[in-house]
Amino acid sequence: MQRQVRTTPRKQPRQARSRATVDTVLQATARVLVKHGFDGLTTNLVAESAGVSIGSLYQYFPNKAALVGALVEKHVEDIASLCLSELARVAQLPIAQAIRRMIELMIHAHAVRPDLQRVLSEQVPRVGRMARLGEIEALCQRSVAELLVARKAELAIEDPEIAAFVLVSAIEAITHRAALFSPELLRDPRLVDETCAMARRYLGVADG
Amino acid sequence: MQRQVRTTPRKQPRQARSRATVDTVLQATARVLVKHGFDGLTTNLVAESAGVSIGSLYQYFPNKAALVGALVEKHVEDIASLCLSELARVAQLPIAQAIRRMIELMIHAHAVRPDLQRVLSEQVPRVGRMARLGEIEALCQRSVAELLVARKAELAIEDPEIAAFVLVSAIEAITHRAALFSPELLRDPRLVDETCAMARRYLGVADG
Amino acid sequence: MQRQVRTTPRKQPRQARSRATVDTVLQATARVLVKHGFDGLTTNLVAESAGVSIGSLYQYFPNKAALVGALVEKHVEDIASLCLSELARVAQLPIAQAIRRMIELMIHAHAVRPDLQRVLSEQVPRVGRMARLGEIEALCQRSVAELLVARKAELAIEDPEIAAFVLVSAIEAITHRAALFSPELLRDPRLVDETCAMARRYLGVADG
Amino acid sequence: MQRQVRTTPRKQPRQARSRATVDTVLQATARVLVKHGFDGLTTNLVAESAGVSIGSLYQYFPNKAALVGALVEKHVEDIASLCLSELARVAQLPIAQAIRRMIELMIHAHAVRPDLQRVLSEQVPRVGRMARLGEIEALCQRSVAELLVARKAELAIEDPEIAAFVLVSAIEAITHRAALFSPELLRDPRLVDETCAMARRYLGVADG
DNA sequence: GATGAATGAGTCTTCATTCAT
DNA sequence: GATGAATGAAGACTCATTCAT
Repeated sequence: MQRQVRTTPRKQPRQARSRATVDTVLQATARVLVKHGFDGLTTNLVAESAGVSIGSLYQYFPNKAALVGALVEKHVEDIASLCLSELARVAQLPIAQAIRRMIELMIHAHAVRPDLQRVLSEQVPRVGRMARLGEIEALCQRSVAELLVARKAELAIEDPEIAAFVLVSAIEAITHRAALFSPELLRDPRLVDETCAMARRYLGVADG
Repeated sequence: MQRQVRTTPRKQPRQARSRATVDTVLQATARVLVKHGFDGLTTNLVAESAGVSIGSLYQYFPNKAALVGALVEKHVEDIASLCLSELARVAQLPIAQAIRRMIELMIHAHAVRPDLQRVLSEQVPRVGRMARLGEIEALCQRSVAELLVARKAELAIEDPEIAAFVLVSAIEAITHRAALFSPELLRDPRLVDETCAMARRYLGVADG
Repeated sequence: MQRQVRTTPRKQPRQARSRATVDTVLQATARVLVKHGFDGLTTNLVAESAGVSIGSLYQYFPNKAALVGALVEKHVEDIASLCLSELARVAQLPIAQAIRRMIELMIHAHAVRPDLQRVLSEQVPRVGRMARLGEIEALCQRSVAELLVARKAELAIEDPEIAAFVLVSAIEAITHRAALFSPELLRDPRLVDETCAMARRYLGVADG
Repeated sequence: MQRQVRTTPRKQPRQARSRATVDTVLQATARVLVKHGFDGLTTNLVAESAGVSIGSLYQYFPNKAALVGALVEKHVEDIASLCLSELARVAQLPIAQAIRRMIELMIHAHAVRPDLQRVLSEQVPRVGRMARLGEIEALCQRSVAELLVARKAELAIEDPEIAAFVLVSAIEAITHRAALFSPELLRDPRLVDETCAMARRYLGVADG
């Protein structure tokens, strides 16, 4: 596919100043990405937009892919850890409530900066972070599957593995497509309600 | 975002010879896209892979965007017309059967050339001609919504509009993610079964 | 300077039809030159504008330089022969009248299609016709010098050679620059009057 | 005619190093222009001839037109300021002397770098930045006209505007054509003498 | 560490010209 | 002779990346 090069950050910033620079650069990357798209993003533009010399940028990111990659990774991991921790937190709740909490989390998470969301999710494949993304999604799916297994007695499904796949896919897609095609839907309570209804009915859970 | 340029084909091939060239070039475009990804696609590479001079390529496609655009258009319209015609064909069937037919169609459609499918939907920027992808999706969703409205009496949903959004998103994501992360799932009958179950239960339709 | 290639027409058209094609093409060349400038002129554009296939164009002109060259040459030679014959015709007139006749000729000749005039005269050097142009101008200057020599007794000049140079240069520049910078001047009788005054006084000839 | 693009320099060189680069590049542009003509000038050739990478060239000149434009501008402004300042300086002199000073200036100015002079005035299309040539000429003509108006009492002309046009055109053409067709004439005192005679007699001024 | 000038491989694209039909 | 599809050398220009200061 693409000739792969190292896309991991070159070194960990030790000092506060360095960490600040990295942040500034990542924010500029996000800004440029939203404004100019992936193809319009140049390292020089990012550096300029960050108010940092191009040399400094390369001090922290070995190449363009690493730059965008770091942004993607951060974003994806933020959301994933959000999901995983919430998943742990709702494990003991009545299932209908657990479902609602998870779906609300997903949708609200995507309601923040939907423009960035969008450009990021569209460009992941191009910066070669699919593998990492797959791992993270697998992790989430795994956790959901475990939860389904644990509560199998209460559910009307046969194969928790595939059910988890279906659920995670559906919920993720609903949030993504909403962010992509009609961001205002993200704030419409009916979207949450309908998504919950879908999940509940699929799992054979009574309305909580 | 990006400054738009004409992306429509440059001239219609008149002679048989030139129609063949256009075809060859489009096939090469698909091949290169799959092999090198969108960012690795160069017009020279496509021309070479097509066994055609770069000049000939530009005789018919005014620029790179038009080249990929033509491929996208063809592909997207193939799938869309498949969906829309099947949608029309199943409109009178018992709902459970209609659902199964549509889901099977989607999944099987994605089982054909999943590699091209993937690179097209993931890497090609949604710009210019490629924005049609979104339009087409909207069209499909619209048709589904109409079908839901027409059969509302049989269904347990309140808002057909949002229900259509939920369904289309979910089904599309399930097929995409399957093609992406576990292609073998596409041939696993359980995937179809579970997806149908999800849709049926969500709509409150008895198993057909 | 420029790698020179043959710029003479490839063959003389034998049949009327061929001659017509050549004419059509030359007219199209003029049209394109005026509309798009020399840098915007392409052989394909000329062919299209002439309603002739590119292949046919190359039947008569071996390359682009020959194409524009033919136009330039024709134009220059038309004017030169106009001048030379008029020069012969006015040789016996009172000098003041002869001067006026020549100047009127030059100015009126340039009032026809000043746009073409302009683009042509600007592009001569770029199609490598300077040598030929020089010859032609030398011929005119030569004739003027002879006339000055023949009537030296009536004139207040010492060196007819240099006087011819001065006169020819001045008159030519006045017409060219008028065509170039203020074409409306070409129709202003004061321009003729003043130019005649200049020539007469320079030569020490009383107003006729 | 031609679609205009920005032809102003891209960025101001800050460090001494870059100012040197700009200079080197401009000198190379002149060299290439003289050696290969306008149509043979390529940005790569200029960069190579300057011993600078093509990237550096584009760091300072956004495109080919800007490159040549900068050279033209510099050259044209040099000559214009020369003319205008001399014009101011001779304004109070006896007219015959003023005329001689101006004509000598013109002729000597053209004797410096006649090769560059020539290629610039003959081959560089009068487009964009190059149109300034025309403006500058208009400016000179304007100044001459003012001078003629101021001293009208001493002169035998009726319309100073047109007289200025006639004079400027004639003098310019004499120098140009001399440089073009017989450079040795530029050093022949008779050329200056005859040109002065022409101007003096035309204006009705006694020999100074 | 920071800076930003310099680099040059790599792209897109044009257009004069050829030649099979 | 005419046609126009095909050719490909050539050229403008970009931008990730390096490195001297």
